[in-house]
Amino acid sequence: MIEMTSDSDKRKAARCRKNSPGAEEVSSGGNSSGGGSSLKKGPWTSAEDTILMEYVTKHGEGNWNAVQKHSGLSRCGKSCRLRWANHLRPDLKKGSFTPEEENRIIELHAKMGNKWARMAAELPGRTDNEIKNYWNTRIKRLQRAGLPIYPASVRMQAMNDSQQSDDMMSCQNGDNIHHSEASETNGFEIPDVEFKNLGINQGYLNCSPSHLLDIPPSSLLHHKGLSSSNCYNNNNNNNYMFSALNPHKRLREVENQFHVSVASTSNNAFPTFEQHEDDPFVRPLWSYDPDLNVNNQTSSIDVLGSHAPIIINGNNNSSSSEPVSEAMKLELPSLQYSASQVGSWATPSSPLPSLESVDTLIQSPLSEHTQSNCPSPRNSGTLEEVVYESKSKKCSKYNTSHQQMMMDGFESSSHNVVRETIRDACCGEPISPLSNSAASVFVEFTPASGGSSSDEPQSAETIPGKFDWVSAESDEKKDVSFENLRPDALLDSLYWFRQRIGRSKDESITGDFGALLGDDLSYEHKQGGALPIDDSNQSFGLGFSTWDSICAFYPFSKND
DNA sequence: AATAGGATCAACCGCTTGAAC
DNA sequence: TGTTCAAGCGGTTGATCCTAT
Repeated sequence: MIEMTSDSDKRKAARCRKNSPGAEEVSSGGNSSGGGSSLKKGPWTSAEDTILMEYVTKHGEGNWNAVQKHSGLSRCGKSCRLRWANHLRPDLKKGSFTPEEENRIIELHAKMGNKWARMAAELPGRTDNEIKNYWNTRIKRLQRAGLPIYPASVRMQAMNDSQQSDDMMSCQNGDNIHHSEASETNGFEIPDVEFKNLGINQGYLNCSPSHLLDIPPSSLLHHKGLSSSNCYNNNNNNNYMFSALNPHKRLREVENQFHVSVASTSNNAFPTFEQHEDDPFVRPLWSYDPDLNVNNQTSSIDVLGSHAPIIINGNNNSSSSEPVSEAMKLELPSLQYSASQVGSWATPSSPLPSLESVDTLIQSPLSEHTQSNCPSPRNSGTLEEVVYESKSKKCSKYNTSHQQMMMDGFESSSHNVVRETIRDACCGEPISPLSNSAASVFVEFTPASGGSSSDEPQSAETIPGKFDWVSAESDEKKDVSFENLRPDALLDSLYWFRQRIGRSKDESITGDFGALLGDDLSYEHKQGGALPIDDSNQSFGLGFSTWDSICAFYPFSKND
């Protein structure tokens, strides 16, 4: 018989009793599923459980559709299988998850995403349904609390794993590479991808496919000049790594960035390769669809070659992206933004979305445009995809704003180089620990030292490492709302920023906060807006609540 | 004590995969 | 090679429980 070892079982039993006027009523007419026969639906009764258990004990698992016939159960085979697998199997562990199991689930989810069955295989006695339910509730809880889905240790581990994967992948060459195998080896769920028809690219990239594969899409596009001379002759080392990111999304990213590159083409926009050298998350993973419309590709090629300032289709489906989207038949992530949302961010008047709004956006349906212009991972929910999605958001925002910039005829070459550099550092950024916030903060900024155009406002300070807050897209500064950043995100962003500028983690953070926040504030102050910096309270313009939250998250004092 | 809202969990649905034919 | 079917999987739903007010 079934041993009621957990509260949930007891509850379930009670529920079953409640729902079943007669415990022996195995086939009630009330709920019936299709197929013409009256198959019972709803909660299982203990009598049904008994029948099923006896049947399975006698005949073994499998052939579930025969259960109904031979046992008299009015349940479809599917239902029987599920009942057995989730509740009646003798090897099932009852009760709630132990802390060890919980940790394991988090770890596995970081690697596998929503592969509940695979996760269940790693957790003896646990079912996919159990794990799925646990995870979903946990996610909800964390989202409500505004906490990261994955603990820092898992994030770091994932990064390390991914780095190792990159190193491994970067050693590969060849024309047709199946990333899936390699990626599977590190436990990341990457769908099969075949790099076919890479030859198509060779013509205009003037790079071998293997080269192509070693090129981060972001760089490729950014420097499209892609004039052969730029095609990684210079520093064309093997620092570029393969991405463990879903190749589908990479294709989209490439596609997307082709557009960007078109818009941002500048004759002297040199690649800033070093930006990627240590970026574990800037790894190209080129997926090429064999059915891709060559003509469309060619048109992209032409565009690239001509440096023609093609404005990427913003609201319509661009011809170059459409075929890709169709051919790939991609699963689109839920976490993308509508064109209007993206567009609105590009406007100086629009502050960056708060995390709360991001949460909201995550729930938002995709616009067609966004789908076609964004790299699109499967929505499997792996840690990397979480990271990726945040990147794609940044890129989307950048792309849109960049398009706007083109339309505005704003194309200062030197500024462009800087902008490209910054974008590389941000858009193709390795995950700042919480990349979504880190780059959302930094992607907007152009180093003052790089700007030479007289019509560009210069920061009072041009010290390397200090950034003014001139947006790349316009001469206006962004209204970056730090108040809307989670404290941990903000701090992660800061550390990321410090790392980018070569600042040791042990050095004082206050100056960097000043760089990050002070200039912004001083700017706003100039605009008659925000508060001046107040070093005395070490808040740097942050709301006290925000700062206090940071301190709660991180074990250093405000006076650090 | 009543109740509203959130949490939990079991079960279902639709889709995909793979084997058999 | 195409079709059919069983099994598996992941997402979603709905019933119940729990808890705060």
